[in-house]
Amino acid sequence: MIRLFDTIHGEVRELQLRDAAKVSMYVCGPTVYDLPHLGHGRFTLVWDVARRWFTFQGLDVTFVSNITDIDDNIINRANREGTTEEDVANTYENHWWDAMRSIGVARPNEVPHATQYVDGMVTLISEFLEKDIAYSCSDGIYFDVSRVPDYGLLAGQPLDSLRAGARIEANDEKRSPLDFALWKNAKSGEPSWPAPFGDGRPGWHTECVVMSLGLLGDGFDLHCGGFDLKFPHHENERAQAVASGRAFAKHWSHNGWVMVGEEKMSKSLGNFTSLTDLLEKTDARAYRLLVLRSHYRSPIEVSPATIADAERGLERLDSFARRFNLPYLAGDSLEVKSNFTFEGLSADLLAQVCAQLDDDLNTPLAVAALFDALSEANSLADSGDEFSALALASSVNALFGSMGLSLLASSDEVDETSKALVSARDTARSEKNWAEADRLRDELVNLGWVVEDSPSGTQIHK
RNA sequence: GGCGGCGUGGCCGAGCGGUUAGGCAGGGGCCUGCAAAGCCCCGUACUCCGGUUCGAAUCCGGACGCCGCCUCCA
Repeated sequence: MIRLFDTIHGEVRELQLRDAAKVSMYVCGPTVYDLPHLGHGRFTLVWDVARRWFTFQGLDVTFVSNITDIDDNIINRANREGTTEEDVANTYENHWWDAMRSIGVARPNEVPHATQYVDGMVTLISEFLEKDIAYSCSDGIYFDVSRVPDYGLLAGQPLDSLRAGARIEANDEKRSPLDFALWKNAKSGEPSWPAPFGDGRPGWHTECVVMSLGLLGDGFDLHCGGFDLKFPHHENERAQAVASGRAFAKHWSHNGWVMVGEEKMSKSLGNFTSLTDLLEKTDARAYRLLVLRSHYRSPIEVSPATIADAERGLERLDSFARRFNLPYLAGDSLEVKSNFTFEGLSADLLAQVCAQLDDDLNTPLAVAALFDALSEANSLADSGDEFSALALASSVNALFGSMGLSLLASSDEVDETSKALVSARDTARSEKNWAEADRLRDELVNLGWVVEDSPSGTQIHK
């Protein structure tokens, strides 16, 4: 039984699956007009972990995440750079997938692009116009939120109080300041699509409803995204589904944001760091470990200090992998490995991790249990019980792998020169020629190796 | 103004009424020719003020501080 915090009910509750053996989940993806930033990294990591965990549990997961490839920001950038919207979208979508590959986020089963679903959006908007749920203004078609009785469910506030807080805007044609654009009328120099109610392009909120329902069907299981998407984006998606009489997501889950200093990292504050920058100087697995070590609903601070902290934790894990020569598991592949088996895993450890991850994806506790098991495996090995130690170590490796974190024993080819130095040093040590042994170690260190002694002789790694 | 969240040891970060979170850093010890890795031990924390309780970091009330959403944002 998987339990997750549900935004609408404001509590952790059991994930009720439409089909007992399957999970259908939709995660709002990026608008591709700039490099992916740390916030994108966090939400993709969080939901990647959830997906991998569901898969590990034997559930058949359909994971859909969109690409918004038409939007004001894309148009602005294209104009600024004298290129086309398509070019901008393609360029940044490529950057997106590069970054996803780097942080080991598995590719969704489906990646709908907004521009491919315009027909469906036009149909939906026509339906709303006929029912007077939508109305026309001079700049586009708007959705009348008063037609949805429980509007405000995700915001956690009733319509009236939302209206009271709404900012004054220039468009006084709207029936309510909360009404949102379903369709923006064509302007010269902007891409547009034909529609019976006037050529134009879709509004952001319309895209996701059409794509999620289109690919996952009515009453799909889980809709996820960052906290800041609750309102208005998710509220408005839901409003449209409700207004069209269709059952929407049964469960809503939102991840916490990334903090920079004391503030949320956001576009309006301009304080975002690109994932690309981070990955240039950091082992991507450190970011995953950092994400796993805090709860997905809490804000996390991503700074050079917290990243460095995670990197040192990772060194310990890799050192563990080296000691037991553990295989590299989940990896950078965009496939979700579902071929882990429970067979051979330490039953105690498995039970602990299951209990923790099934309870609102409590990765910090799962990670703590794995670090405990790591110490235990080391102790067993120190005491000479290699067999038990290796079994436990393999379990630790598999369970980190189930969360998409791969321990890395070694990736370094040892060149002939270094091999000779290692062997010379072992000879010197066997002759108790410490001065020579130390000199050879220094030489290896100068070549960039970390040198460690083991019962079987000198071991080196980068 | 409305709504939501947070305040934990040097740092990060769990915790949902009583029992060791965990990581990183630091100190001591074991092991080791030395170093590294590993193992063991150690800090004994919970913003403040009241209250409930045999017992509160954990529940209730209040104060202070911080953050977010209500506008594009993951």
